[in-house]
Amino acid sequence: MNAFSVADPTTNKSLNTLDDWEVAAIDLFLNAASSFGLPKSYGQIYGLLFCRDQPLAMDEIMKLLQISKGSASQGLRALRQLGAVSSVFAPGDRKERFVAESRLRKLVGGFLREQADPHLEKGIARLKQIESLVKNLQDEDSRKRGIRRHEILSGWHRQMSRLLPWVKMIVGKSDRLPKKSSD
Amino acid sequence: MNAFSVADPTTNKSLNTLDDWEVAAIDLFLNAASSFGLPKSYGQIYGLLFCRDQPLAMDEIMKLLQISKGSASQGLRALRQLGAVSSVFAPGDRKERFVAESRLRKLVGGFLREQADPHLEKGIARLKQIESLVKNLQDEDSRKRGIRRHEILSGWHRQMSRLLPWVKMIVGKSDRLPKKSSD
DNA sequence: CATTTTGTTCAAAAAAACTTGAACCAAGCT
DNA sequence: AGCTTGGTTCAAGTTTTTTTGAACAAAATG
Repeated sequence: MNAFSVADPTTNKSLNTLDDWEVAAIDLFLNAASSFGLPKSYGQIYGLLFCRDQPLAMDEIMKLLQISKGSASQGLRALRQLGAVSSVFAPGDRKERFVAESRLRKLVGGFLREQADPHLEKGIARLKQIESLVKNLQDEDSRKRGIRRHEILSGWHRQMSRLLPWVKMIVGKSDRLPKKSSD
Repeated sequence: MNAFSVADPTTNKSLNTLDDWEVAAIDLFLNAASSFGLPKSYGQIYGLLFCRDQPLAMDEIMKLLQISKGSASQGLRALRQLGAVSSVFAPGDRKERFVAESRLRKLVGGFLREQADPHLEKGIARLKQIESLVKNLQDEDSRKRGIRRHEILSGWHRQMSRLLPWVKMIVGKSDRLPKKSSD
């Protein structure tokens, strides 16, 4: 139904094309994503949603960014998992539509929760493994050296753990400049 | 000269083989490197040097880690650039030998300087570009939206900039547990 | 100066990461 | 039930990144 919406001149054109500034912003997020170790398409999708006021459906995202169904689906899933997008259902419409989370605090929190915390967890296991291997060393000097290294690594681990809460704190301050009173 | 050192049984065997705990530690660094967006071989090289008290030359690193000349050379260059390893010259020996920096503060500092700071710099340029594109928009509502997004991004940029000094501060505290009085 | 040692460079090979699209599933409609 | 729509999955294809190793350069040796 409604086969004309694409060419209809009365339709908001921003539904079918990207403004230049949007292209630039999307590119910014594309680069940001890869420097955080996330696939570029995640950055593009997030960037597009970030630019828009209205929620977008998957097929609109695919068309605007020229990416495949698979990328869109996987990207949206991952972004939701990170808490970077959330979905809304327009009443009486079966399509799921997406909006970007634009509070830095939330974005950072999600990233730390999904990426940093698991690494720290794995780190604990690895440290234990190293510790037990070191304990079994026969040679006195080698064992001393191994113990020393294990101590250093444990210290690093502790420091990184202490750092993360501070990151959340500091980034939380004065998020999303006040204006047009909201949350 | 000295063609025997490799096979000499009186030589410290750790010059030719890796202990189990060292293998585990190297693997830890391999994983850490890739989660920081650095090639795995950089992590291996750093990890090996981190484990050792004595400086190692490039050919020893190649043999112990079974990596190519090219990887070793490039990895060592990059690690030196990051301030993660430094080189020493044994007097009367033409070989360059390498040691790992093991103060977390220095490692983090180097990483931020080489990786984070450049990104923030580029961010400024991108933000300016977006700002100028937004200014030229004709449609009132679109321009408002663009301006709003630019403000949000500027706020994020500012917050990230404020964060980095704190990271250096916090990580600097009580680095390299005291013991055996050093620095 | 020819040779050996040490280390760099870079094009090509290998490996890893990302994207695609067709097959598939589930839910709503007629 | 059969058809259509919205969405997921995953094997295969593409792109990007990393590694390799042979050719090269520089410096010491004899």
